[in-house]
Amino acid sequence: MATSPNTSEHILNIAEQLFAENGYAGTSLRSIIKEAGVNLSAVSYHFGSKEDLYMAIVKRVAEPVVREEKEMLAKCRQENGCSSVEKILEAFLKPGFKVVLSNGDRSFQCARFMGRCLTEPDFIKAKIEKQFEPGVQACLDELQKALPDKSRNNLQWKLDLVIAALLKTFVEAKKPGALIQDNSPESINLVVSKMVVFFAPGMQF
Amino acid sequence: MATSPNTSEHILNIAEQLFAENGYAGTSLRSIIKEAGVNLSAVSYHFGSKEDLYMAIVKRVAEPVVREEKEMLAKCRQENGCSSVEKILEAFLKPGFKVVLSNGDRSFQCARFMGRCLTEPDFIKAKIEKQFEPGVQACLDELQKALPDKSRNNLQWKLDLVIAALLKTFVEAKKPGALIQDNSPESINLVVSKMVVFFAPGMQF
DNA sequence: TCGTTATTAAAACAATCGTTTGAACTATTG
DNA sequence: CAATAGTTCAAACGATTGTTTTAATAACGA
Repeated sequence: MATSPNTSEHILNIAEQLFAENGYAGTSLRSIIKEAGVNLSAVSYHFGSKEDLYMAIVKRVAEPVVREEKEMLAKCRQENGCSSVEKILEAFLKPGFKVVLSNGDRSFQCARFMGRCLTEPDFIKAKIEKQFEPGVQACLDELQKALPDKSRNNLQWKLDLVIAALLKTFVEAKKPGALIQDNSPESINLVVSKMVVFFAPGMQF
Repeated sequence: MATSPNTSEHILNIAEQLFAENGYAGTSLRSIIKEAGVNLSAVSYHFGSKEDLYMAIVKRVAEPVVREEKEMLAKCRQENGCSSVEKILEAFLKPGFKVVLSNGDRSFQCARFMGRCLTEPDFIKAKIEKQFEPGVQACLDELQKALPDKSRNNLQWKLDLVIAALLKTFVEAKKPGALIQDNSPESINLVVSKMVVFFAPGMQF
């Protein structure tokens, strides 16, 4: 409430928090506008429908994440003719942590939102996945080059497991025992390297 | 509807399917009783509340899974004095697949339910986790013996990632490109061994 | 200042939510 | 057969849902 001078961003922030905690169906518009201290019509006026509001939050985080994923994967490729699996995983995993955890006080609610949004019911999950897909495809392309003897299907389910673990890490952020405890750059680098070391061997078994 | 002679089991089966698709908050009791062709009061009569119904489904799948997890982990320990990480992972992962996929026509809806139930909002996830916890703790104990130089915390977050990947595999069951495509014992063994090979190296890095 | 647009406010919409009630029906037991 | 317990039924409870409508206020360029 200290931040967010304009109504629409304020709604986005509060809604992100509640959606992160209770999911799409478990969060009512009235609980959002009550917490945000705005009128119910503000949601329809600024966003349209409940689903539009939800997707606006998704896009706000997905766009910079995907942009940076593609950027880092491209850089990773042009530096080395053929990138190592470790470098590819790092280029794919780090943008999520960097973008999500660069939101100050909102960092961890943003992490939980992103972690939970991909486990929403299918009708909305399909729209969510479309927002993140370009980054996933770019990563798959790089992995295919680094591991040409592996089938696309093989790389696909392996990367799916990595993503599932990544999102679990987001959901658990800052909870006792979780990997993510703070959003400093050093901490991010440490967590990313841990996950890379954890997954890289299995990717190329 | 061919199966389930008694009302209460029929409700459990239909509810499991709808909860698996739309989550707890996204599934109304009226959609359940409409699909099941029973009266609304049947839910209150047989189960109490919506939450009680949900937890009844959780327990129906969690109990045999946890029982078999503990059984296989115990057997795995007494056979070898100190089990290998591979054996432990297999003993932990296989029960889930075996129990969930032994439900005939309901196998894949049961898999999706179990995969999605642990990503429900916190107030109900806490109760769900309590049902599965004994199996997780038993696995952690075995891993600790096999890897005495690793801290409990280290094993904890690694196993968390494995579980996240396991549940993702459940949710995606039978969808195109997914690891799980049928519920034959051979297929289960294959999938489990794939996951063991994928995760075992990272566990002991 | 006026007129226009952008934004917020209050109220109502029909629909659906989980839960409860009390009567009706069925099965079981003595 | 009579009586009790087990189960199902339609109906209603008050509360809450997302969305829409209409009016009031604020902001801004002419």
